[in-house]
Amino acid sequence: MPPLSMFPNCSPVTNAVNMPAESDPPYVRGLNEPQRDAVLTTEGPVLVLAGAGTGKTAALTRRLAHLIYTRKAWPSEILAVTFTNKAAREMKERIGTIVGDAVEGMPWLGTFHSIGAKMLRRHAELVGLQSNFTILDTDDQLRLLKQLIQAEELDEKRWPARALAGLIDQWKNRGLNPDDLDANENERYANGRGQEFYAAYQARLKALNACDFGDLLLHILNLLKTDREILKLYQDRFKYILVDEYQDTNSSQYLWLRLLAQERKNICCVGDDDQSIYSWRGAEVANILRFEKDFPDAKVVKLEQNYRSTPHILAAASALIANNSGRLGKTLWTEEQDGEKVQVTGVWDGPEEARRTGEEVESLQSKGVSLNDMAILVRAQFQTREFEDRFISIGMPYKIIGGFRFYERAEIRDALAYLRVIAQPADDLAFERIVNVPKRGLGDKTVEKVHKLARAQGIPLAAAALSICDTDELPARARNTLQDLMRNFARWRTNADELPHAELARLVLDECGYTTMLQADRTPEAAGRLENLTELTRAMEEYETLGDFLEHVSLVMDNDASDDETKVTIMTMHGAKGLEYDHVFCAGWEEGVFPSQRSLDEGGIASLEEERRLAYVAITRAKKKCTIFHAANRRIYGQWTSSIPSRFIGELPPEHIEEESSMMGGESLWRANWSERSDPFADAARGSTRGPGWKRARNTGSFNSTPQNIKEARRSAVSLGNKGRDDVTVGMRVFHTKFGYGEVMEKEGNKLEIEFEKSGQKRVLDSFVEIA
DNA sequence: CAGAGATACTTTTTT
DNA sequence: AGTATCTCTG
Repeated sequence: MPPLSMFPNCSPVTNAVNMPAESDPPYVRGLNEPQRDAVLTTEGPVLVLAGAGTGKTAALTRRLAHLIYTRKAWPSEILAVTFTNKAAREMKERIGTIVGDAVEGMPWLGTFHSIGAKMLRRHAELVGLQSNFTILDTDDQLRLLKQLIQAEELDEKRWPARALAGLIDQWKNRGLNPDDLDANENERYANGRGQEFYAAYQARLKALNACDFGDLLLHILNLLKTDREILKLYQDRFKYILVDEYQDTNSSQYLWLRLLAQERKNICCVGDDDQSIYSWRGAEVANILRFEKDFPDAKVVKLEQNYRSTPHILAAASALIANNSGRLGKTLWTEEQDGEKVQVTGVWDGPEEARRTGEEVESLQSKGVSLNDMAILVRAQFQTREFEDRFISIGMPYKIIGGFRFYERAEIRDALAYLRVIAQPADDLAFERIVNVPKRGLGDKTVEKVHKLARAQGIPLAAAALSICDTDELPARARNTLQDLMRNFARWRTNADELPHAELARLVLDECGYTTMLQADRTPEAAGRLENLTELTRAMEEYETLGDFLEHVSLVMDNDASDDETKVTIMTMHGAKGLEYDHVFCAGWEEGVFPSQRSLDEGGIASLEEERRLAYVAITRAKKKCTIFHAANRRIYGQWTSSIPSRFIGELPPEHIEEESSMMGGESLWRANWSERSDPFADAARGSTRGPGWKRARNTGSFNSTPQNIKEARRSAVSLGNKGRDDVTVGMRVFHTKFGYGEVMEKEGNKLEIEFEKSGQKRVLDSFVEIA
C-alpha cells in the first residue's frame, strides 16, 4: 500500500473533471479488483457485500475520499451513515488522512440517530417540539411509561413498563406511528390498549419537549414522507449516500434511505448478511434483498478476499456459518498460508476459565505480544465479572468495554438532571430525579402534592413547585425547603448566562449539597463518584454550549476512556463487531450461555441462526489465533449449573481445530458429569433431532460424545442443579479407581475435594468414588 | 420521612 | 449472588 501521506492534505484538484477515470488516484492503489469497483463506481446504486475482514472499511473510506477528491461532491453533500459513533469517528479520521481538512466539513457523517437528531433540531417545530428538545435515555423513558401505567391503574406486574417500552421501540423501528397500528399490534399490550398507551406516551413526550431514540428516526421519517419540501431539501443536498453495516438497518432506516435516494439513486450500501446480529433491535437482514428489488439496476460487488485471519480461523468460521440457511453466500478466501488452528479448551468451571485465560494472556505477553492485541469475548455482560475478578487478583491490566457507561452512573445522571432543569424548566423527569437528591426532606408526600397541582393546571413540575410555595398546601418545613430549592434554581439560571457551563456545573454541585453528600459518604464508592463528577465537569469544557454537551451525552454515550496504557480488552461479542485482534479468547461456549437460553427458548430457528452469526463474528475477529473455552460448570443466577459444550463447537471442522480438556479423565469425566442426569425422554429422542454438530462430535469422540438432543441439552444447561449424592459426607474415607484412598475434605454439590493418601488433594465427581 | 429488612427478580445484545 | 424495589417500623 503506497503511503497516502505522499499526498498530504490533497485539496480537491481544480481540474478534477479532466482526470481520466481509469488512471489510478493514490487512494485506490493497493486495492483489489472488487474493492476498486466499490470505490470507483460512484454513480447509481451499489451494493457491496463484504465478508469479514475483506477490507470493507478501506474501500468505504476511499470511496468517500474519491468523491471528495474528484469534487463530485462537497463533503457537506455526502450522507454517510455508520452503525456506531465510534465507527463514525474512525472513518472521519481515516478520510482525514486522505483528504486532509476537507473532512472537517462532513456534517452528515454519523449514526442514523445522530443524523436524525441533527435534522430534527432544524425542523423540530414541524413535529411539535422546540429545537432544544431533550433526548431521553431508556431510564427516563421507563420512568415515564411507569407513570402512565400507574395513572391508568394498570397492574404493573402484568403489564410491565419494560414490555411497553420494548413494543414502542419496535413500532418506531418499523416506522409505525400510533395511528398506524393494526388490531394485531394493538392487542399486544394490556388487552388491546397498546395504541392508547403509545399515543399517550407520545403526547407526554411532546409536553416534555422530549423525544426518545426511536423518535429520532420516526419523526424524520414522518417528515420525509409527508413534507415534500423537506424531502426535496435533503434529496437535493445529499448527492451521494453511503451506508455502512447495512445488514443492521431497521425498517425505519431503510425507508429513510429509500426516500432520500429516490431522486439521484447514488446510494452505496455495504453489508454482510452473515454478520447481522441486531435483529432483536429491529434490524432486518431482508433489507439487503430489498435493495436489489428497489434498485433493480444496482451493481453488486462482492468482497471475498480476507486480509485478516489465518486459513484455519477462516475455515472454522466458514464451516460454522454454513449451518445457517438462506445466506446470500460468499466464499471467503485468503492468500495466507500457515497459522495456528483454532483451539477449543474444556475447563471445569467459570473460575478456571478465567484462570486459564489469564495464564494464556500472561504467556503471550511474555512472548512480546501487546495486551492491546488480545481480547476476551463473551456473550453477555455478566460473564465479564469472572475475568475482572481474576485479572484484579493477578494484577493484569484490563478494560471492560460496554457495561455501565459513564453517563449511566447515578451521580452523573443526577448532575445532568440538575443541568437539565436549569436549561429546561419543563423537564419534569429531571426535576423529579433530583428534587430530593441529596436528601433534603422532600419525600413522596410533597412530590405527590406538586404532581397533583401540576396535573391539575397542566404545567410543568417546576412551575407547580413554585406556585405551591405560595399556598399552605405543604407543611411549613417542606415548603421552606422547596422554596429554597426553587430560589437556587432561579439563581443558577442567572448564573448560567454568565458562567461557562463547566463552571456552572461545579457551582451547582457544590451549592445543592451533592458534593457534601458524597464527601460525607463513607462507603468505598463515594470517592470514585466524586472523581466521576470532576471528570464530568472536565468533559464539559470541551463543548461549546450546554446544549451541545447534553446532545453528546444522550447520543454518544460511549466512553472509551482515552487511556494510553496497554490493556486486555474484555467485551461482548456484539461490542466486538468491526474490530480485530491478533489473539481472541471466546469464553463460555456452552449451551444456555452461548447460544443463550433466551434465544433457544424463544425465537426458534431464526434466533439460533442469529446466535450462530454472532459466533461467526466472534471467530472472525481473530487475526492469528482464536481460543474457545467451555466450562462444565458455571454459576448462573447464583446457582451452580452444569452445562454441555455449545453446539457451535461441534460445528467446527475437526481438521481446523485443536481440542483440549483440562480435566483429568478427559472426555469420560465430561460424560459422567451429565449423562447421569437422565432425561426421561432422552432415550426416545436419542438420535432423532440431532443437528450436524452432534454428528461430528460422535464420530470424533470429543467430549460431547454422549448422544443428546437439543431439548435435553437445554434442560441440562439450565435447570439441572448439582444435587450430588448424599451417602458421601465430609470426613468420610473413600476410594477412587485412579487416585486410591482418601478423605473427603469438602463437598460442593456433586463435586468432592479429596485429600488422597498417594496423590494429594484433587477435585473429583462423587460418582467416581465409592465408600471405603 | 428515612432506614432497615424482606422479597422478587435478574442476564442478552445497543442507538 | 447480587441488586433493586417494596414494606414495615421508629
